[in-house]
Amino acid sequence: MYSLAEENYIKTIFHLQQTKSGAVSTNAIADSMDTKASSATDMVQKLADKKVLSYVKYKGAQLTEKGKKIATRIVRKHRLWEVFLVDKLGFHWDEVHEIAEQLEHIHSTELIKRLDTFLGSPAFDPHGDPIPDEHGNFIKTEKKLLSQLNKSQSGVCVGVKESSPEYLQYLDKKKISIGTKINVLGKEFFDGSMVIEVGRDQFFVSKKIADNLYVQTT
Amino acid sequence: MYSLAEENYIKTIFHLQQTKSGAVSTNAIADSMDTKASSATDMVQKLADKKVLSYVKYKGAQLTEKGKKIATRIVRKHRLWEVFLVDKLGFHWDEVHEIAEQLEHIHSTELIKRLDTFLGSPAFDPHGDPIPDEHGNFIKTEKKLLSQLNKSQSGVCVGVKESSPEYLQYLDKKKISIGTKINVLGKEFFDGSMVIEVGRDQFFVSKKIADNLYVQTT
DNA sequence: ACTATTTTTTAGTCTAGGCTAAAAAATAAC
DNA sequence: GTTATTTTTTAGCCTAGACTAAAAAATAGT
Repeated sequence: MYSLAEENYIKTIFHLQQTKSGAVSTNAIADSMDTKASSATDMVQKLADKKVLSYVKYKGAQLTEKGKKIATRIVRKHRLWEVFLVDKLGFHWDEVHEIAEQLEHIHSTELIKRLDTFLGSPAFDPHGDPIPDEHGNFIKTEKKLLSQLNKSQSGVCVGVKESSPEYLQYLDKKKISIGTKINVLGKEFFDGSMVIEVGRDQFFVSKKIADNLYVQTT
Repeated sequence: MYSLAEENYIKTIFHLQQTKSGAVSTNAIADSMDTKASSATDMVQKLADKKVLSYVKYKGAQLTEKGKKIATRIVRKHRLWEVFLVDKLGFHWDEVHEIAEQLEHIHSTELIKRLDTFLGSPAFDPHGDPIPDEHGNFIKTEKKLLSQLNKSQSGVCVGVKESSPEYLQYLDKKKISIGTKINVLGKEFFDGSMVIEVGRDQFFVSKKIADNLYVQTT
């Protein structure tokens, strides 16, 4: 059994490994956990003793298979609970992260098995992120900003970068929500603006709009 | 916000106050928490500083109104989660305590509000214990052993004392489960055996049977 | 009422996880 | 290839919460 602090470190390292490949530095860990590098070093050394990760001084840490298994179990719990909060309790998808952050540390394999069944074994969470199965396998998807797509590419909306009420209301008005398919019909290289297709509607979006919408390309 | 340890102390003191009235001793707290009296003393002093309870050296602790409010909120959460685990996830009522013990510490008033609605604002948990409302008010019920009832008294089954598979199977066979109404038709003072009525059936139960069944009298 | 026993508190220590400041290694700059 | 700078680690300290052993208060036995 791992402590709350240990689980949070493992999860953070896992997420950092997903984006930047190779070993992750203690500074990177500390930054993304809002703590100090010295604390991260201590914990990384402790987790290395427990064979959760491999650690080379001054080089960084890398989760072992054991560590990855622990991490995916936490991610699985986090995302299943998010589905519960949104689908069953009616939370909006941008309100659930903090609560899931707590729920992901509840220890009970039976609970997760039953929760998964209760929710219909969902493959994605409300933000469009894939939910690992009980063996830790999950569909690897690429999450980009809409602004990174080019003409005639398409993606499915999976989230927003900065969620102000104004922006969310704009999306609402344009009928864009999680799961909405978006086709890029044209892109202006001068200012990065685009013409996109949503359902049967076609319209213009500024770079600012496109810079704050995450899409998933399969 | 209170730490996990603080919440557990507050909850324990609350439960001890329910049974034995008056101040509760640090030893009683330590016993029921599987810790040492010195640890309990330390924590009680800390909680007294925070005005959660009043504490007189060598005399014991008593929750203040503030403390009681905190305690009932935790109890409310615990019992709502138990209803969730049994009603929605299909756990058996004697498997849920440990999990609820973890879930009761999740912090989010919105979550509890929504969970309550989702469950249909239940008044009792799967063990027959009353669930406090959002203001901390709850129906006070008396939970006794079946063997404590006398002739022509009646109660509703709310739990078992020691739950062996054999005993649970016996109850099953006799169609006794949580919520079943039991009338005591006769009681033999010599050996404590009884004749009881369950539904339309009337039958004999030994003292041993009656000693392990909790009933609630309203 | 005085001693013996039990209960409760205090004093001092330990571990987990943080932190700051200083030292050491790695990297960058000439 | 030295020196300067940045990154990372070490050393030492702090707090929460637990523990043990000793002291102090309360209770019981005569």
